[in-house]
Amino acid sequence: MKYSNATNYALHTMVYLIWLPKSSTIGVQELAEIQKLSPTYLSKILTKLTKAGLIESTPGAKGGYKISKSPNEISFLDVIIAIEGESNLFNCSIHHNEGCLIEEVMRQSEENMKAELKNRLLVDIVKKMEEQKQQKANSN
Amino acid sequence: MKYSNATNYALHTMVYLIWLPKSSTIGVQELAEIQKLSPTYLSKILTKLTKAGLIESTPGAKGGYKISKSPNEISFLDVIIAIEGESNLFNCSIHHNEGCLIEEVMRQSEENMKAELKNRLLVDIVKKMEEQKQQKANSN
DNA sequence: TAATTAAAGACAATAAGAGTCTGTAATGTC
DNA sequence: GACATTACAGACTCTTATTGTCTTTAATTA
Ligand code: SF4
Ligand code: SF4
Repeated sequence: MKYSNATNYALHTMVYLIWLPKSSTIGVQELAEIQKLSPTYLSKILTKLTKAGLIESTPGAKGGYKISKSPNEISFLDVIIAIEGESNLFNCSIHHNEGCLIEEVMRQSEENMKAELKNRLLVDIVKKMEEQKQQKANSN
Repeated sequence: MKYSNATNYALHTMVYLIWLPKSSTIGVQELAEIQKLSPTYLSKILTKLTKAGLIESTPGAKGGYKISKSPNEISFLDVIIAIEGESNLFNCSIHHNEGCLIEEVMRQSEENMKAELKNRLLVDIVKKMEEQKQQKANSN
């Protein structure tokens, strides 16, 4: 059981997009260069993020991607659900019992993870990165 | 990202083994019958549980499996790690940064899930199942 | 109109999971 | 000791999901 690589790429891309000046857009080829991966593959990931409403895309010349909603509303969980989907981690399709005790534990533990992911905003990562950069600059 | 079916089978098997009278052993063919799956496949899962030290196996006639340590020491997390391994859910092999902020969030959220899984004991599931059975019997 | 860019979908390659089969080693029974 | 029983190991196949590429289409700007 692992997160897909796509989730990793998506998180990095989202952090980068939030870090960008709000009005500017950026194309997939440039984003792919930064992360050193194929533009066509990244394109699929970006399409998922677009459909989830996390970013906006404009086709055509001078088009590209940018953050859609306010960065204060975008959590880690939003990105992960956009990529991984929202089905449960534990598969109970075998013989579903009402109020099964095993399922309850698995579901609860998953909720604990998701609660943390929902609390953490991507924009806080960007802010902290800026702070680190600032401190480094000051210490010179 | 999903738990493997093997984890589901392992949890059910462990609950059953804990529910059994402590001294008795049970063979893989019988366990497989209960869960309606192939004995050879279940055997692989049981071997993993054995190597993790959760159950004991004795080969030969009248052999089989039984719980090894005290049920009070067996958590959901123990079973899950025995099957899924203990590597992290989030894959940072791409370009590992020291003290990366993204990784920290992913790691922390995973810890939250595992903390819950570590707190929950399989034996409590068995106890609650017995209670439910008791209540049902009383209401008749 | 022409250039640019995202989106869609078909397709191939890879990896992981699920499951089967066969043979071997250990243990108890006679 | 011979035999039946059982766990264990490993090779093997099948299926599924992920990863990634390629081609075509649609929208937008200049
Ligand atoms: S955990 Fe419970 S609900 Fe899920 S497959 Fe097992 S018995 Fe059914
Ligand atoms: S999350 Fe951080 S450590 Fe992990 S791959 Fe990205 S930059 Fe590297």
